[in-house]
Amino acid sequence: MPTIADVAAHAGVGQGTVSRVLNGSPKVRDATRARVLSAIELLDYRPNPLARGLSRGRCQTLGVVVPFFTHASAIERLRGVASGLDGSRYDLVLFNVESPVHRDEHIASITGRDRADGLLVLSLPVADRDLQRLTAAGVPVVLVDAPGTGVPTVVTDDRAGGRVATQHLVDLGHRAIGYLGHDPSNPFGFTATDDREAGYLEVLADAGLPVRRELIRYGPHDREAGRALAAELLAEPHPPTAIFASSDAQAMGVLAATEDAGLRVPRDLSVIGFDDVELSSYVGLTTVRQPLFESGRLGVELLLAALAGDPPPPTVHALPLELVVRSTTAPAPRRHDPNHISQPRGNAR
Amino acid sequence: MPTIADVAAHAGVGQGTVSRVLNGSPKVRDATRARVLSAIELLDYRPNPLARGLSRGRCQTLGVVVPFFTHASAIERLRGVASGLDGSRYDLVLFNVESPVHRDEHIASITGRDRADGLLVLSLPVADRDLQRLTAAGVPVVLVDAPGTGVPTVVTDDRAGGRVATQHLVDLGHRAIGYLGHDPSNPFGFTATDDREAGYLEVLADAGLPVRRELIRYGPHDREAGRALAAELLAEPHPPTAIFASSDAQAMGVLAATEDAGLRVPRDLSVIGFDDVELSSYVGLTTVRQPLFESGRLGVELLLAALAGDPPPPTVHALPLELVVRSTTAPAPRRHDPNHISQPRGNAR
DNA sequence: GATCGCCGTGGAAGCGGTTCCACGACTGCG
DNA sequence: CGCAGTCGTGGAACCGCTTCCACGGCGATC
Repeated sequence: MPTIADVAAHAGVGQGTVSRVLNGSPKVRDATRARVLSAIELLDYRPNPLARGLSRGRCQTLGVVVPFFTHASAIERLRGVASGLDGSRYDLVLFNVESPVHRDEHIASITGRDRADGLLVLSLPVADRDLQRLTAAGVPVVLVDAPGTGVPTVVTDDRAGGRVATQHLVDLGHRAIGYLGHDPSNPFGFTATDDREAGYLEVLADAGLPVRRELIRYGPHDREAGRALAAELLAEPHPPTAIFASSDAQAMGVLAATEDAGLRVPRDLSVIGFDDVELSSYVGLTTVRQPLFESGRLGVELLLAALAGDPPPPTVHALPLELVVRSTTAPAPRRHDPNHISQPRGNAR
Repeated sequence: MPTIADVAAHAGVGQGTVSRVLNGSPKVRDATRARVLSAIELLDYRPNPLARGLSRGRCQTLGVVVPFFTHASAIERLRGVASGLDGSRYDLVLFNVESPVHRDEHIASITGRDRADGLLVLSLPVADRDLQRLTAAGVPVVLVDAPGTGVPTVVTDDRAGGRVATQHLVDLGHRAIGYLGHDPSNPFGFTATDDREAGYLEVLADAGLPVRRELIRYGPHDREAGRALAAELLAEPHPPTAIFASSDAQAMGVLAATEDAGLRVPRDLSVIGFDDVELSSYVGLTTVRQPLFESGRLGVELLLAALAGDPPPPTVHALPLELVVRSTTAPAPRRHDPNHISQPRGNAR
């Protein structure tokens, strides 16, 4: 591997000059610059990023902390991140989080510009102490889909989203509406779906509907959990006529459970999800769309701006939500007897 | 940020000793080691990875080159990669490839251990010249789902897979079988689906069926392309009764096109895909499963073995394929008149 | 009891860049 | 025509770590 000294020798200049050429300094005579460039060409020289990083005190790398492949939604966000990074000079290093320990380890491992020049955290809350430490160390942080103070944040109004979803069901005449979310005390500290639940509760209250605690269930955001929880709801003595699942992944499970129980969607049960992942359009799921791709992209843009010495204020950027009505929601079945719906469920367990 | 010199001063030792403690050298007296460790603790010292990398000539990072989010299958492989990397000391840097230029740029940018200690390339062929250059520079390379000489490779027998899929359709009595793949001259140089096509052609020949060129179409591996190509096939004067799509993504498009044409799957058209991405199980797509997750994981394991100084021979690891029959394939419709099937297609364009 | 290792350690020389400082040559001004 | 200022440049210090080399002290050996 040729070094800067080799280039300097070949070009007959000092290594300081080669470095200036490399970094586009204007204080190099054109003739000199040409000699250096041709020596670089001749030797097929490339600067060593490690040495450069050590010397400049930064590493041209962006860290992305992401609960990796547990949620399809994370992938969509990552796509946005990758697209926002395209054309920039930064490398992307991925910190995969599959447990709370992971999250803390990764965040603790960043102590300065030697590991990552900036940090983008997806869907995971970061302790204020860590945020302050990183900021003090000159590492800008941007949070996407998670709360945090003092740093730019990209969020959606999950409470409003919860309202929109629930209101849609209420408007269709449903009065027994189940809710599926994750446990508010989950160890990761996800908070988004808590807000969705709050929106759900508000709409129930506004509509004068009772809150039936037995219709609210918690579990992880995956299909199997959704399936199991929905099966429980459907086995209730007075089952819901509609279910709001706070993620599309859980909603997919609701669909499966409905089929298991010999019921038809949307005839016997309306289902609405949250996220609008790619799959949802294939399946025809009614859902609340949140701009996942755009959130990742905006997050990166904010981070790049901070790195470009144009520090964005710690604004909370709220991205819009949109109700996407497809084919899993329909008007509530008419009935005189509140137990009516339980009749066709012959093969439900 | 404290440096190794600070630690040395606090512990009253030389920095060489601190370094030895850091790297677990046995030639440090226990008492000394304890003093150093407590100084490290006290100062909350962490070694600077850049400096360490520069000094040792490697950077504790693995590069993964991946046609990022164009294929859902790439994601599945990446999950395997992430899981295989879990617990290792290596960081994962992602090189996103959305164009052939990208691919070449990224591969060219790796010139030694200063950028990545090893390289994992997914689904993209790498020129022998680059492979040799990287090997010479001490950067081990592992290829997954792509051909290459002189390096460990993880593949599936795509030709056999093409045979299995086609044979399944033949066994069901289909005699007019369409094929969807990508253009063999695609600029990325993907080759996997060419082999699937070869398998398709072999089975046709074995079964004594004619190769009808008009039933073979090429396009990118996404849903929209599959939809458009399938629409063309269905508009043929003698349309196929079954279609083998060489990726699940295209198969999804075939399903959509069938619906567009007012036809029913599998009654009017049997559809089989390839990959078995997560989505396929939801949709009930019959397909040929290839172990995507496992391929990524095995690739990383081979790379880590190479890095651990245990260089694996340049073996080709072939992973098994499996026919997964779901609900999009059925026996071919009986008919005396070969144009029979075209009758119900009133609203096809 | 002197010599020979060996062990544990300190110090310095890299690793390959960036950046600051000093310096010579040239320009422009009085 | 002399002097200050600018421009372009070379060289050295430095970034923070690893590793090699040299050296002092100790126990084993004869």
